[in-house]
Amino acid sequence: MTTPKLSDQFCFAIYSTLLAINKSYRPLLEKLGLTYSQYLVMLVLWEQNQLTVSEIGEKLFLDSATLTPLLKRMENAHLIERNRSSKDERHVVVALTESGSNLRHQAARVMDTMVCNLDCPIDELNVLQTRLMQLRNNLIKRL
Amino acid sequence: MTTPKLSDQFCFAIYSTLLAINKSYRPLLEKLGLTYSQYLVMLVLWEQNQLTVSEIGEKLFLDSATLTPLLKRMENAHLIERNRSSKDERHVVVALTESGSNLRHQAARVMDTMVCNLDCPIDELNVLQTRLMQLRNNLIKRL
DNA sequence: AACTATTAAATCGCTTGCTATTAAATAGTT
DNA sequence: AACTATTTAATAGCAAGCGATTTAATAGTT
Repeated sequence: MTTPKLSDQFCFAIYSTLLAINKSYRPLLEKLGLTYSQYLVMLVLWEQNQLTVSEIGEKLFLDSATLTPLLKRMENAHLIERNRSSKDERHVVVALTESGSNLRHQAARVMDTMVCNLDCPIDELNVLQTRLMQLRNNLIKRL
Repeated sequence: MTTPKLSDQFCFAIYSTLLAINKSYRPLLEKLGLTYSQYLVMLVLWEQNQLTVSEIGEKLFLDSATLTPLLKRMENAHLIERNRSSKDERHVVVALTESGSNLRHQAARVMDTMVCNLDCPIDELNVLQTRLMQLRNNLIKRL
């Protein structure tokens, strides 16, 4: 009866693309012992070591309910350390371990492979990325 | 040391946009007693009733490990019925119930709200959608 | 007919992500 | 100083999503 509305098709395009992205990343990251979410945390920490849980959450749009168990798994895997801040004991500071820091070199190959798998000119990816971030911010504004 | 690569930023843009989409859909769909994934199943069934689990899976890029428990929850909520096909007992045919079918009218309002929340010209959404589907297909091709 | 291969769905064990709530520490106020 | 409000993590309980495996039905082969 009703024609499927564009928003649904658009949102589904994002949904299904992310499923494919995850499937594409999985075998690459498995070799590093990382999931995609954990990889995102590593990217953040490689850029700036020593961040609190909520600072990581702001960058990744996740909250402690998601991050705490995820970070504990990463701690168990000796990728990071978690320590209460002495200045403010409410904060937990997350820091890379030696091996977590070293993993950075192997990660470069993952990025290259993904660029290859996406098979899309960099310029276009740039444009898409900008548009997506705009949409993301629009949605967040209205929450 | 290494500069953060574009592909990661691009994939993260998709990832974080989907998080926002889910957060935006949640309160709207809650009123209909649906999650976003369940809503996608409903969209598929509203378009064509009576599909097997694997047919739904092909359309949504999901497999039975994800769909079976999801469909069971929808069955418990009396949105759908699941029945083994008599022609081939390996197939489970999923069909809308009366109330599942009727939910379609309320869903129209959800779509309108999402279009509003995205706050983006239709043309641009169209372009984005096409590009995303291309990328998705590229990734799937290389799996 | 019997045996093997394939197919469809379900199941197991795991990680992610969410809402709602709780616990503990700090900030702000009277 | 005592009391309240706010902030930060952590926790509980739930729904997805996935890889790997299992079960049952059908197809194909000898």
